[in-house]
Amino acid sequence: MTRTPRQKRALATVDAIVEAGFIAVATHGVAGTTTNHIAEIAGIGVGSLYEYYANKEAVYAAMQERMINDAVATIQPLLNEIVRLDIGDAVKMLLAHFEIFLRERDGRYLKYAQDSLNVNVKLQLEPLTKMLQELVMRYLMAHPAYLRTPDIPTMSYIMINGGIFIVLRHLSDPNPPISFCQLTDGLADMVSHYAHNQMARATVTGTAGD
Amino acid sequence: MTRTPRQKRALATVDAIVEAGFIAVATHGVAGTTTNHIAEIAGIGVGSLYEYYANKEAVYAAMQERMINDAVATIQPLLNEIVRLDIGDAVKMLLAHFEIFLRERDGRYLKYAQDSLNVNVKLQLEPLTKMLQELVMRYLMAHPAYLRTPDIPTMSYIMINGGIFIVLRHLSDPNPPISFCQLTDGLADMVSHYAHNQMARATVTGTAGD
Amino acid sequence: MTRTPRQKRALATVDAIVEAGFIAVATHGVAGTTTNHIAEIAGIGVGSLYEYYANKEAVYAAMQERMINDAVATIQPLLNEIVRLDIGDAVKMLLAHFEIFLRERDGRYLKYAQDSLNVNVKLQLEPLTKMLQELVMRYLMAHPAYLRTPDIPTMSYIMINGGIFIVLRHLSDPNPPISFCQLTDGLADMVSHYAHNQMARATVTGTAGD
Amino acid sequence: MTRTPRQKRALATVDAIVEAGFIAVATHGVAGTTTNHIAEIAGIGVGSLYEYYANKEAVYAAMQERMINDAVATIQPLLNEIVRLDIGDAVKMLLAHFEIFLRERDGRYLKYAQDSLNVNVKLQLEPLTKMLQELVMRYLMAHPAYLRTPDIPTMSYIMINGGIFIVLRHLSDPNPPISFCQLTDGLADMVSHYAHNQMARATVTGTAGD
DNA sequence: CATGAATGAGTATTCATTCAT
DNA sequence: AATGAATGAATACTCATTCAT
Repeated sequence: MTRTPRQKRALATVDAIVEAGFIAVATHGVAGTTTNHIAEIAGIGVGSLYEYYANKEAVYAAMQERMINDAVATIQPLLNEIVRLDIGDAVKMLLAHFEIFLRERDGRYLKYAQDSLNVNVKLQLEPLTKMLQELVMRYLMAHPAYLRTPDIPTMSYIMINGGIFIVLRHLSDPNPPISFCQLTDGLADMVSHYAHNQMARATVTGTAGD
Repeated sequence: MTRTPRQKRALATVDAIVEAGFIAVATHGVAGTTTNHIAEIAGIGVGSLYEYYANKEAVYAAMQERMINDAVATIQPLLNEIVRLDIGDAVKMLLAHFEIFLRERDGRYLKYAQDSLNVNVKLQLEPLTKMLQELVMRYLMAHPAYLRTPDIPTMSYIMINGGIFIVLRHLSDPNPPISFCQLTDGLADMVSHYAHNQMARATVTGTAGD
Repeated sequence: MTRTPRQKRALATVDAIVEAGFIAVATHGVAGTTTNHIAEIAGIGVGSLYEYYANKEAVYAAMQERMINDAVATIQPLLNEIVRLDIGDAVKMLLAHFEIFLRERDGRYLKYAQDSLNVNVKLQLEPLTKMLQELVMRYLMAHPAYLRTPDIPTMSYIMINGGIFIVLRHLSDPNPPISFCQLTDGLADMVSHYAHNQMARATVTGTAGD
Repeated sequence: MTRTPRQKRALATVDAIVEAGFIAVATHGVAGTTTNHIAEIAGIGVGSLYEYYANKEAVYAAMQERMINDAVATIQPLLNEIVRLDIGDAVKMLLAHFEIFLRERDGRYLKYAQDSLNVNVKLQLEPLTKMLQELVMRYLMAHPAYLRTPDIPTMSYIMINGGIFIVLRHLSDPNPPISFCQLTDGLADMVSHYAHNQMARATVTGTAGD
């Protein structure tokens, strides 16, 4: 009956379950993870797991939420700084911290993200996406010149999604043909050149047109 | 003992199993697909399935191989034409055919790709990757100006992987914020501007610097 | 250790648990009732339930006892009146009050009786049976003519058990082929005719034979 | 996927499961019986049970059907004879064979009937009830004098249901206050006297009225 | 070669009962 | 006394795999 935890002990348990979920998934994969695994790792009985989560799905949902929120919490404090950077450096900084986030605590999130961020994702990336859109907005405010870039929503979509998946793909490749540094530099390059190019063209066009 | 099929009938059965696999996955999803489903759709007994494949994994592996090979077979004939195109149009043509490929035969491959192309995929993308690298090579031969682009391997990696995952992600989003056309145009734009920009810079730098 | 409650509060709790048991069973059925349900309805913690009852069985036993005692308490006051009635009316009155008893307080007892009065019941019908036997005795004292009926114990057994089960069966039939009134009239008829017939025969036989 | 059995082996298994069901229930009671118990007794794996029955409920349903059909098959051949008997003897014969039926093969059906013939029976007594109604009809044809009995449906209901439950109750009482013989004689007596009495009265009334 | 009935280890989930607070 | 969080044995059901026919 999915109890709403009120005591500290209970809250600690709820937390331990989610943590155990990440460890279990990192160990056995999403498909190989059982509620008993999770409970054992959390150091509780299976029954206790069901005191706080209606079913396995609910545990995964909580893990998702935790991961996304944690990602947001990791990136959010950087926004002010990123906004001030040159666009290439902004991309690099973002990706670098995304990598750190995925690798921290023994890659606790990495495996879960790889297994559960299927392309047919039900994953509520919303908070993360929202924050990244906010970043784009703020960046545009700070660098109004880029506002002339055509079809900003599309470019945001490509950059955000492409960025997330390429980084995940790279991190899961045991023997990647390029280094992570090359990857981020490449992405940063591509983005900054595109932006500058567009801006330049927009200026020219704008001048010519007026 | 997984027999190596030599007779036509056996070959037909092997084929039917893989086909049935795609249909089963499209119908029930990867998690919901059982060997009995596959055998039934293939019109054979479960026992027969195990005559040709050691286990379920082997069937999925065969499906993967089939899908990749089919993708290669779909794209390969286009290479001569693509090579001759402007870089933006080349990207658009490639992505357009990739979409067609994923949607053909009632999206036969789409569901499987979405469910199994996890980021931590063991997926043997090799043949596809190889072909796409060949494409890049040939394209560079046909358009030597682009050879000046710095770090071509990285850009290939980004474009190939980013392209595949972004398209899959877009196709699996029931309510995408941008159209597929916007997506391909955006990617093509980004790539072509980057290339031209780099080329221009390389030319300038080369001329000026030396 | 199932404590013997001596304090008012404890007595009230013991009572609340039994009451809650009936409500829980009426709501979820015997199979669907859990000790947590009962405790929650009783407004206490599960732990407290176990302070007063050794286990779930004990709660059900207490419910049984309560129900039987309540049935006795309901019928007992009527005995004086019933004893004075014609035998047919006596049966009707008894059955009518039995129905009322089962339906009262939203059929509080009905569901429990239907679910737990299996035929292989360990149910302590004793007090009820005893009272009904007392009724038969007193009725016979008040109407000595019936004393000539042969095998009174058997007829009591049939009437008492048959009456209880037929009424329960009828009340649990959502679409009974006959009305409750028809049922009681029929039973009353059968009993009274049998009794009169026997009495008459006994008289004749007695007179003629002696 | 609840296979429809076509092979003899399969049919034998289907049968063994139902048989095992009765044994398991006789041993552990309905509540204490598990699908693993049944499978073990049937000498098969649990999985096989689920090849033929969608779930535990389905097994119980099959047992019910089997028991009812068997009861009908036991009584049916006696109808011709019963119809010719005096009403008291008819009742006695019916009850005697009902007892035999419940006791046969080590009381194979008895425990199941006691546990599952809850008063809130979902039990499909239909075929049995139908047959007994047929018996009543045929009996009335053979003994038209009884046709004058008022409210025949009610009396049938009382006799049929009362008979079934009283016999079950008696058989489940480890220490019954009266013998089975006394019970049947008592019931037969009651029924026959009622019938004769009614008939007599009906005749008188009929005569008087005309 | 083909079959499909049989298998049983494995999984999610429940719930009576306990015990630290 | 009272509590309710924790427990874990127990249960229904699934499905990849085998093997007798």
